[in-house]
Order: sequence, then structure tokens, then C-alpha cells
Amino acid sequence: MYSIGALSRQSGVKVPTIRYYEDRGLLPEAERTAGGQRRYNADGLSRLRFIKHARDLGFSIEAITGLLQLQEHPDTSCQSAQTIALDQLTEVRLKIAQLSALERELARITDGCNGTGTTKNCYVMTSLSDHDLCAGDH
Amino acid sequence: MYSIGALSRQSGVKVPTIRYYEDRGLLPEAERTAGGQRRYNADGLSRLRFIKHARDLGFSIEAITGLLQLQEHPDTSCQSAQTIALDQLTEVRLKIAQLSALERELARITDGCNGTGTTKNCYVMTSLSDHDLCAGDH
DNA sequence: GTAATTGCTCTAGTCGCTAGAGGTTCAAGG
DNA sequence: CCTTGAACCTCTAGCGACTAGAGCAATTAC
Repeated sequence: MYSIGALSRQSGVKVPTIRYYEDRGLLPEAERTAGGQRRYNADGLSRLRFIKHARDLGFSIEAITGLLQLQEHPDTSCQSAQTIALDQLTEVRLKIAQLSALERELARITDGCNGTGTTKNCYVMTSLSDHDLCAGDH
Repeated sequence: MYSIGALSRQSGVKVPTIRYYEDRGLLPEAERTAGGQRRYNADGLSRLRFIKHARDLGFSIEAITGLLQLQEHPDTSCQSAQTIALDQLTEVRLKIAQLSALERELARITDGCNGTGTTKNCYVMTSLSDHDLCAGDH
């Protein structure tokens, strides 16, 4: 049996975050000692590791809730799980595309300024003032 | 003179967001009609457009506050402006790198699942359970 | 003159935590 | 057995950048 602190060390998830996950329903309500402290077993640890890994991959709490529900029905089709993961992949790719557009624009803007002029004529400042100076759309 | 709604239409910034920006000090306190409604002039519009453009490029409210302060001193060196923009560029590039790592991992995980099996043996699910199955770090 | 639209302030909610206050329980050492 | 100190408990509030809604006032168009 692990205390919440031990679970935290084993999983790399901070103590308040574990309580938060319980509160949000990702973790079942933990067993308690007579004094009211949470105690966990190996199942709790592996579930928490699953959650952490999914969070690290950018899944939302809601998506993880869905995945965990699937996990509790091991004999159903895994198509739903794949769908959730593919949705997440799509979102990540979209974000990368958006950020790449920003990167190009920021690089262009900062390149246009050598840092030696005054704010009034600064290419960074005028670019921000006038969207028409932008190359792509963002 | 624009009403807040007209300013919103001209700038593409929602009405409550404009009020929020005023509250946060990005926009000066607007002039008011006798009845207490906000009125804006062309200056207000261009300032708001500056803010929107910067937000679209991912600058934080704090960074924008800095840029706006620079804008009010047009004869000072533009190096500070360039620094703020370069910091933002660095952050964007970092985020892209992180997301790219996630993308690779998600693609690998979803590729390993053809959607025909059951949750129990699903590569998506086992990958999430066991971090050791991961290729890179994330 | 009246009705529809737009405006006002204020509070609370979003997401995924994080920080702190103020109090209780546990485990180890004497 | 008793004390000490670390770890635990609950609860509330805060982060960033908005967004939503209630309940009411002003403006505008006909």
C-alpha cells in the first residue's frame, strides 16, 4: 500500500495533482486509513501512470476519461481508442501548422530589424501595427 | 467616434475582450458618452489592431504591455522590441519542437493499431499503459 | 413614441493545475 | 509509551486570457 506521497514519487505526478485527478473522476476514490489518509495499491499506480502518459502526450482530461472507460471494457472494439488517439494526432498537427506560420512570420519580422534604429522606425513595431505587411496569414 | 461594437467589428476583437483589455491596462480608459458608453477614435482602433496582431502572433498580455510602452517612446532604441520578439520566436520554436515529438509518438502509436482488435490488446492502450514502449522522449 | 439593439457592470466559469492556510495523522526514535 | 516532525487532510483562491450570463440602462431607427 502506497501513501499519496509514495504514489507521487513512483509516478512523477505531484500530490495535489493526484487529488485533483480523483476529484475529476480520473482516479476512483481512494481507500482510506482509519485516520482518513489515502492508500493506493499497484492498480492505482498503473492507472495513474496511464493518465500521466496520456497527459504528457497532450490528451485532455476529457479524452483520458474516455480512454479509461474503454480500458474498463477490455473486450470491446478498440476502434474508439484509435479514434480518440487519431483526433489527438490531428489536433497536434493542426497546432504545429499554426505555430509554424507564426514562426515564419516572427522570423521575418525580427529579421527586418537589426536592433540599431529607434522604436519609431522599428520593423518589429510597424509590422505589428500594420497587418498588411505580413507575408502569410496567421 | 466608434462605439465599442463598431470597434469590435473594425478590429475583429470581441466586445467583452475589448473591455478586458481596458481592464488589464492594454487600452487606456475610454472616453464616455453622457450616458456612460465607451467611444473610440482612430487611435484607439490602431492600438487595438496592434494588440490583436500581437496576440495572434502569440505574444502574452505582459509582452504586449512592454511593446506598447516602447511604442510610447518612439525615439528610444528598438533593441528592446527586437528582444521581446526574439524571445517569442524562441518560445514558438520550442513549442513546435515539443509538439513534433508528440506527433511522432502519436503517429507511431496509432499506426500500431488497425482498429480491428479489442481494447485489451489495443496498441494504443498498451502504449499508454507502458511508457517503456515509447520510442523518443516526451 | 416605442421597440429593438446595443451598451453597461458584475459575477462566475473555462482548463489543468498550483499555492497557501490551518489543522490532523502517521512513523520513527528515545 | 511518548514525543517529534514529516507527511497528510480539506478548503479556498489564483494563474492566463478570455467567455457567458444576469439584470439593467442607453442609444438608434422607424
